[in-house]
Amino acid sequence: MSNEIRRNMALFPIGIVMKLTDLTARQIRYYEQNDLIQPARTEGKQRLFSFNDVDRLLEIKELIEKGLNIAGIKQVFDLKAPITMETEITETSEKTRKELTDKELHQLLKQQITNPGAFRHGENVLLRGELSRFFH
Amino acid sequence: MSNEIRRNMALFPIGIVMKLTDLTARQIRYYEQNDLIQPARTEGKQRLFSFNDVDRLLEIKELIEKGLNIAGIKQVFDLKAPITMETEITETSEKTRKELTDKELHQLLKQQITNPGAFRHGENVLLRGELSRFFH
DNA sequence: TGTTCATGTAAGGAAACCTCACTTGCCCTT
DNA sequence: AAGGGCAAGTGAGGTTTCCTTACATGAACA
Repeated sequence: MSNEIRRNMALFPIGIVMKLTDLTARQIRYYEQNDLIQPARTEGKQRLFSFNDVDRLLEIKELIEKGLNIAGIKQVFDLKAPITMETEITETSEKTRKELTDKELHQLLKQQITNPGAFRHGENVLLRGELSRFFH
Repeated sequence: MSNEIRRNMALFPIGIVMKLTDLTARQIRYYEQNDLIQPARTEGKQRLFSFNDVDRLLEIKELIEKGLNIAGIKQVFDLKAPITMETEITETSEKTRKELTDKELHQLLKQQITNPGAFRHGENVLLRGELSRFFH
């Protein structure tokens, strides 16, 4: 839940994603253009990628290496989606992602932090401490 | 171990860190200037922050809010360091961080990914799959 | 009142990113 | 052999984000 929020936080600029995935900027933009990913944007329209985006790009890369074309990859993702069970929920959270991430997520984080003590030691702390839990 | 690598990966530009911590760029740079953090840099000298850096900035913020000044915060960190046990190891890994992160970490990641199959299903996969494990 | 500390703010420049358009290499098909 | 489509490279021109440096401000305090 807040797990999903974390995975969907828009955090990385394209330069970092290039290094993490070893894809070129051209490729990443091309995949976006073909609807394989939908990274968030800053106000200035620069792309911001989440962990999920990076994960997906790595999947795309593998499939490309296996010789699939864009249409094939799209097909694979369409087939994989239902497997995660309860497609509706997945779709819902995808919507949540697109609407929440860009506008309110950082705000949410801010509130939790700038409201000192209010969430300390609680289940809802997204950063500080939770951050440690980002890594098992 | 590779856990520590992940926590120390230089990933975020200052803009993101501002949102995550609700600190101003001025503050973040000032804390760096006073040696409270040592973010990595891109070749073009732009700051890149790791999870550990963000975590530390949040600690700094808390202490600032409690009324500590820079010297006090420095003191707190000096006192906290030995508690993590085996200071030497901590120092070593700090060195590892500074030297590894900037130069070789992404390279390391690249290799593991561009060498398809070699690390699949192994313990050493840092991304794809491991990425999911970033979140417990 | 003057000093120090933490931060704000402004200027000028550089890095990183953006879109658009054209090109290239490869694989097909005719 | 020619033509077409796909995935990606490359270049131009512009915008956004970040950099350092320097000066300003407000609070605390000697």
